[in-house]
Amino acid sequence: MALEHAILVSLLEKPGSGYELARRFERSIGYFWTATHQQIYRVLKRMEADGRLDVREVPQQGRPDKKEYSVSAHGLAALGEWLHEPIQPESVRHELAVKIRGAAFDDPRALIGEVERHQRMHRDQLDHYLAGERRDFAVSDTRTTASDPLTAGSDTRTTASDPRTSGGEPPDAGRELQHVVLRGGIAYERMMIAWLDDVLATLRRIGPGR
Amino acid sequence: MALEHAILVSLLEKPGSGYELARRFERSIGYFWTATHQQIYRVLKRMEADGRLDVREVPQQGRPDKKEYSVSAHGLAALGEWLHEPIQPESVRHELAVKIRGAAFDDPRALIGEVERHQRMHRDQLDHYLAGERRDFAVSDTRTTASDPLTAGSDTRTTASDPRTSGGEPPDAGRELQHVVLRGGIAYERMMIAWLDDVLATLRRIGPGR
DNA sequence: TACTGCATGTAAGATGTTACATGATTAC
DNA sequence: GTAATCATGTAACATCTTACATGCAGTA
Repeated sequence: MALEHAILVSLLEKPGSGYELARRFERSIGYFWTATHQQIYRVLKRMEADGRLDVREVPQQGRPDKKEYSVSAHGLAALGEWLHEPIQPESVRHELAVKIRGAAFDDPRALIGEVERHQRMHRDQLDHYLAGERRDFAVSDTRTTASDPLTAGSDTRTTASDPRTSGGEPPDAGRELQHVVLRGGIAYERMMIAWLDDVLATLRRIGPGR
Repeated sequence: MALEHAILVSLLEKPGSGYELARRFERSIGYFWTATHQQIYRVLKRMEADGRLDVREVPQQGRPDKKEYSVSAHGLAALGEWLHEPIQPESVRHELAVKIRGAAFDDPRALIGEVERHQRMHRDQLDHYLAGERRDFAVSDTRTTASDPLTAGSDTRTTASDPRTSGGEPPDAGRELQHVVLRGGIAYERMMIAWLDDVLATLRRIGPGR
């Protein structure tokens, strides 16, 4: 169960209420782990009962009171343990790939519109990631991040100076790690856009099917 | 519920028993949709009850009898309908990304071994895909398939002549589609290997954490 | 004799999805 | 007044995971 751990990471980055967490799972951490508010509330309750989280009732004016959750010492220890466990391979769910193979038994051309729609969504997501990268990590705009994923990791990037970092210290580890995860998202979207070009070319090349 | 549809596609490609399907879900179709034998048996039973599948009891000598499932006319129609529905965005589950962000609250260097292990798994998977591509699609071996994912889809590939195709007909749509899905797998593995290089460089660059 | 492969299942529990429910405030 | 945002939840259902269960045949 990694939802627990995703919540721990998010609350360590910044404490917050269930509602706030649900919003973060629509962006940021949600790019790599999805959860609905129902799941989040259920798990928060269990984690509090297990002593992994501390709660603080925050009265608010003009809006309902909220319960602000933060990670307890026990929760931090649990995260540390989890980090040292090997990850078992994730279950793959690539519905579009299944559909593409299924299209052989229908009209393959009927899929073209759907594939184009997906490509647009991936382009939008890529733009969103790139905007976030410019905003939060101040990289120069054109192709700073791995134009070719095969050469990603070369250290020609311009990292913003971290406001939380003082003096000659190395830049904050948390920011660096958030950035490398974001670069993964960017590489993924670029790969998908290119592959969907390939898919479209293939769908257009082959006939109208059986 | 796309497990049903993955099963329909697999049984259309070739009829088989629950056991055989479970084996296919460990390779081939399983690269894009995972399922255990328990799930498969449960869904096969439901699909048979719904009239989407036909069953044939096949007596065997030396091993238990099996139920060979094949797709009924109704099942084929159901697949066709599904193909015309838009896909809603899949829920993302990228545990390694969560761990990488979590590493900021522990010793980031402790993750290096795990990331290296993942990179080895992705390299193995890539080799496996490439071997399958050479075997089933007879592409020449070095970098035929999208050395740079951004240029994937260029039609410089050498496709094997399909034994099922006769005369001047275009190559079989099913094979073409299986190939483009495989190319997607290859592009994905290459992207991951490159990104994990980036992750490793980042983990090594930043300090031993808090 | 023990292990692996073939072949099919049940059962319990965890997790995920969808719908419903409440109630206050602020913006249009 | 209507909708959106903030904030928290329950209930029912679907699905997935893990463990357990059976039994025969072939191989080491």
